[in-house]
Amino acid sequence: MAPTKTKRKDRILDAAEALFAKHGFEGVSMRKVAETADVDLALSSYHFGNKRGLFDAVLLRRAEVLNETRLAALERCKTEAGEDGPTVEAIINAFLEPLLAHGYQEDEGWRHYFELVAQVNSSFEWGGQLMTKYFDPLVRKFMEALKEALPNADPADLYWCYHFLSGALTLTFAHTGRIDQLSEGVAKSEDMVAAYERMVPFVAAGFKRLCEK
Amino acid sequence: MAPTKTKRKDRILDAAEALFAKHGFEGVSMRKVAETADVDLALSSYHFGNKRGLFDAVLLRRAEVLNETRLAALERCKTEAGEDGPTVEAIINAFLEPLLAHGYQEDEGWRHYFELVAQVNSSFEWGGQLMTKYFDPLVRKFMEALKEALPNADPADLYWCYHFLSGALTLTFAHTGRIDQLSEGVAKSEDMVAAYERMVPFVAAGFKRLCEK
DNA sequence: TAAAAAATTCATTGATCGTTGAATTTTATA
DNA sequence: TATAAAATTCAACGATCAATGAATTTTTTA
Repeated sequence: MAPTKTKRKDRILDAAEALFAKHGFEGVSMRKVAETADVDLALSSYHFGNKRGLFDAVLLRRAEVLNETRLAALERCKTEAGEDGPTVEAIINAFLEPLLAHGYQEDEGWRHYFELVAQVNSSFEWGGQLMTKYFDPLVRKFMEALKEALPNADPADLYWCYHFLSGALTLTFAHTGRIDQLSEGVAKSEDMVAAYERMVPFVAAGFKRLCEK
Repeated sequence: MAPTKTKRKDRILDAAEALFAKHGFEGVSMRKVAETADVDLALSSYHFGNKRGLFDAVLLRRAEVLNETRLAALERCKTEAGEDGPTVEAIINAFLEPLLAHGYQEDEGWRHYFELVAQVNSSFEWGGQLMTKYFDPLVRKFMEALKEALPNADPADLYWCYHFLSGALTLTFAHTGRIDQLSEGVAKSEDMVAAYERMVPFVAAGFKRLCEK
């Protein structure tokens, strides 16, 4: 039997996910992936075609799950709201809470995935194309809900507000340890609950300031 | 004389800055830097020791200028304020406005530098250490001013708010084109004035929501 | 202008890179 | 169980990588 029980294809994805998250696409070699996954070098190319195919497969695997979870959260917050529809806070919460649900538990796979997405999102080379590909259909649904909650908003304002949200979210899940050093331990980058509880009101206040009235 | 009038050392820094911004540290070869700068391969190692030394030199060069400009903006907003000290908006503005002053003009060197910083800030490998090294002494001065403007704030709240600001700022200056695609042209990632005018009130509203009262 | 120092070039080292064709083993099919 | 298909391994290709010691040119110093 194989070195461990899990399937080799999944082990490759897990290893690549962790390595890409820490070192980026160019900073990881196919050899290092194979070694970490305890698998022959040629196997990654066999399953995913080439290095870029492996990268895409890593991003796609959890994007599908995350998009479903987020969509369910949006639908639920809509049904729970009254006839006036959900508040800005409720919509932002539906966007962020699924991340916490996945990232809070000790599943380090999700943690690596979020670190990778954070890096991709801020990357000139990948940011525009890949984030659009994997997340924009869902984000557009959230934008629609926000437009209804903020009926007088200028569309450009709404998009910029979402962009700021995306940036704040991204950096928070990058887990760079920056806030730990800056705050000398007062704020901990590992404490996703603390981040989540503050991000929702912070972002909601920003949306309202720019898009209300 | 050399291929162009500018000094070779500066040409190397300019080329490395542009390339690192687009492709990251691992995505750039010393050979590509030399070729772009129109310089012999060995010259970069001679001037900067090794690839990592070149990377640090690129980051340091403009960090020193930016820190001075930001510090001056902070001092100015303090003197312009009355005895109660500057408002949250004024402090945030002093933090952001210098970026616009540098990035707005057609100096593509600064644009590349900001793209690079954005990538570094969200990188697990570099984010914690490098951002701390180059920016924390200055950021601490801004945090002090914010503490005075929000005297009842819990320190942890303040640090998280700054973290969200840092993320929003970072993504905006990464110029990934994401917002252009999501908004179908309604918002343009190149329009730094539009971003700046919205980021100040957005962030200030977030700070107040969490740290006031 | 002569000597010293700095800057630049040249040529090469050994290591690592992604990819691939062919051979082998394991699994699924009939 | 025989056969086809999928999965995995092996060995190697050519390309590119960062770094460096030695030689040469340019600039500075005295």
